[in-house]
Amino acid sequence: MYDLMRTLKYAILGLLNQKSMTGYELMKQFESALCEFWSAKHSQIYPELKRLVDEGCVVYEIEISGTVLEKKVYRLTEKGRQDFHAWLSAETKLEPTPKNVARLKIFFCSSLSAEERDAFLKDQLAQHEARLAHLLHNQESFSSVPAPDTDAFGDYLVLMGAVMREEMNCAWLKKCLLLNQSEP
Amino acid sequence: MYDLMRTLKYAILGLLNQKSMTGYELMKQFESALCEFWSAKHSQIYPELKRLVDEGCVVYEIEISGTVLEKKVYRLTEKGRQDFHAWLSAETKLEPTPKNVARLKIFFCSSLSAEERDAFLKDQLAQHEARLAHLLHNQESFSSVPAPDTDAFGDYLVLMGAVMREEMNCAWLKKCLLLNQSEP
DNA sequence: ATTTGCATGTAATCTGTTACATGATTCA
DNA sequence: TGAATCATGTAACAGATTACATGCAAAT
Repeated sequence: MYDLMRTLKYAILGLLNQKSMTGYELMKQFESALCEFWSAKHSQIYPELKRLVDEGCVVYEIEISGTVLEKKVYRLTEKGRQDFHAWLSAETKLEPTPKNVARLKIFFCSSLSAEERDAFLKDQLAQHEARLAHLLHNQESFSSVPAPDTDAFGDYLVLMGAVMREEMNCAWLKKCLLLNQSEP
Repeated sequence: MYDLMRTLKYAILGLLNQKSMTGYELMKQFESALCEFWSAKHSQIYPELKRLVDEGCVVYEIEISGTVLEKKVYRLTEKGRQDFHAWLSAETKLEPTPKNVARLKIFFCSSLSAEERDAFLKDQLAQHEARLAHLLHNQESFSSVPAPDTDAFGDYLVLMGAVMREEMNCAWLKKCLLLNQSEP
């Protein structure tokens, strides 16, 4: 039988476990807090929320914004909380392949001229350095390490992970550039 | 209009640019040489090869293995070579999200007890250490850095990248463990 | 008034996995 | 002779993106 991951389900349940919110606010969370390790567009979120209602994992109440605009504020049910904790506690095997187009190009880079290779690697490095700078800027908002039993702890750990990932990417690309230049 | 990536197309063209081979051999390449940054099952490869024939990017000749078994040996056409080089030379923007279930769980880890968090992080660390050991073993097969104009150069760079990625993952998880233990 | 953001949805399409299906070859 | 590997395909389904579609609210 199929072994469905349903990761979007658990991402949504986890966010709603932190705080009840609308589909739109969930979308904003994916764009900000989760953007370094997960993503989801509203066109995927809204149907999933409908499904989670059918499954009894979430319920919603309608709130009126302004005079007529209806917002659906979703919150976890007990079943939703249980499903989330079961997922969080389950064994987590390493995933096979973090697909990466840039690395695929580097794998094939011997088909480029030395100059093209150099330009490509420098461009990649510049992009990763820009992202790193952005992440370091975000990190400044943490004056100290949050307590492990607060939502901010997870935030802090994944931001630290993202910073280290980009530092590694920059270091790797610099090594690639050196190896390319050592044989002219 | 749609901006199709067609990355599988270019991965296949790139491999066939190195050497003509069958769909089965392509599958083996995805499992070995490319496994740290791309993957494809045979059920995706065979239909894509058919499509590439229709597009005029590849042609095949039938070889007989044993007495009756027919193998289709694919090779690049001039159009295939051009398409591949155009892709390789095109601008490469950073991809938005390398999705990662383990990081998603760590983001939500404040919902676990300190002991559960510790066990989870240690398990992840062990898995990444095992993968790192495996990669370091592979790295031993390179006695020196290959020349940048040989296929082996790309091999070497991506293997180096995979090693650095796993070293980073291990270092990150160790930091997470320390931060979890510092507040009991 | 107009633009930006808030808010919710569906349709079409693309990408990828699992399962279904078949048969030959090679090695122990 | 039986198991592992070679070899090729299709069908069903899952996961995710782009495009289509609509309308209110808030700020400038």
